Amino acid sequence: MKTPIQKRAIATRAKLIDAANKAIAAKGYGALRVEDVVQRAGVAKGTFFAHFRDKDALMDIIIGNEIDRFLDQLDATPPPGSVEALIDRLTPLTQFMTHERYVFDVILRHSGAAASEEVGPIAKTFERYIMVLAPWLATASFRKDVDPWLLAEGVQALGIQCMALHFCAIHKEEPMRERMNRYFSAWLCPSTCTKEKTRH
Amino acid sequence: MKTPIQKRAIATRAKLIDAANKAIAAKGYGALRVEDVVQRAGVAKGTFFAHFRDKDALMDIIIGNEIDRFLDQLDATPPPGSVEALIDRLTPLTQFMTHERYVFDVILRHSGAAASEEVGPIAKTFERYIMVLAPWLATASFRKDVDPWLLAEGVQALGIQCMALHFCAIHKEEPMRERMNRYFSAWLCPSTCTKEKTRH
DNA sequence: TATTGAAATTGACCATGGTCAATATAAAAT
DNA sequence: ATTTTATATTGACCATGGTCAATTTCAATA
Repeated sequence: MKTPIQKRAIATRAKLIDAANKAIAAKGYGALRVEDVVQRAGVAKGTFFAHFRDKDALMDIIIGNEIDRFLDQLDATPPPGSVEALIDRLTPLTQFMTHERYVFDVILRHSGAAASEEVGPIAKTFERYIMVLAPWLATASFRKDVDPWLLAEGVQALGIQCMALHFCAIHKEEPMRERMNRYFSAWLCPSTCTKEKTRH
Repeated sequence: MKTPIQKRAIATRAKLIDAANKAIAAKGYGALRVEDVVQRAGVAKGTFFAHFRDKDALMDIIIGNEIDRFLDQLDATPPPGSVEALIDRLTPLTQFMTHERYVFDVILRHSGAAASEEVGPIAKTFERYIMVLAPWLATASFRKDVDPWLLAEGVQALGIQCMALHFCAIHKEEPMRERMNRYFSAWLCPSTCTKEKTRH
């Protein structure tokens, strides 16, 4: 249901989301089963799919919510004065996004766009992320030759790459923090970074 | 079977991959069904999973193969002298990666790493991609203040972001080519890019 | 060539996401 | 109150990926 009209539908939807959150708290995101959710909520399976297009749509909502909470934190924070400080600010969100492989996959799948044409919750948080970062990056210590929006988009893209490599057997040895530092420094402060062999 | 010893096992594996390729040719990647593959190959379903951990592992192999073909092309090409030329070189691969949403998702899922600890075919092509691009980016027209390897990794990350946005309802209006140009120019030629408002 | 142990294959079976015609409930109209 | 219409819910059913004990085939060896 896109627009629940009756009160009971709203209540059912809330029950389902609540049940899902509890199931996740108990067993993690990847282990979530629709069957478990509907049982906890005390409704039939069909009801679930009357409220959410599919399981992924529920994950989109729940994870999107979670990311929004992190963005609320960031929003209430003064701009970082350095790449290091920027990484510090982003760390909680980064850790959430990588704390479970399944979560990272869901986020990636929804980051660009929802499966359909409409923009889902996670995609919206990616927009919001840009809007939070852009003003930060308009700050003195970062490069001024390109639009802060573009800078923010770059931080997003490079950050995701860092997280992806974090799951990778080949690249696991380098701590994510260092990798982010390399990437972000090169992206945000091109003039000040010195040439150094970074591997091999 | 990681290491098929008997000849028939090798033949069976080949039959399966061949059948899968035919099924894909007929209906596309996203519509591939294991049932269809084993029927075409004339084997039981269990045999499929004796040869591949899961359906995703098969897709990893087949899509990895395809990407490798594009990399072969790139390998036989002289370094691009400009961002525009770079984008031109990458276009066929970019188009393949985005020609089906499902394909892009599979690639993303395997790009960082295989689900397990071992490095899968697609992950290997991402390594190879870096090795092809790095020498290109060591060329005169691109920035020299950072390691070409890092430059290549950045092109990869930013390129993927462009593709992800290509699927996104919000960003669809801007052609991928232009977006890549913005990203790559800022990344590869920081000194020469002029500040310009790029949106809003 | 008969025996035997490992490799390969089989297919019935399971787990889980998702569908839909039928039914029940709420709210509006008479 | 009764009827009517739209909304919400139900649960049997389906589609598809994946498992595994049993069976067959291969090839090495006596």
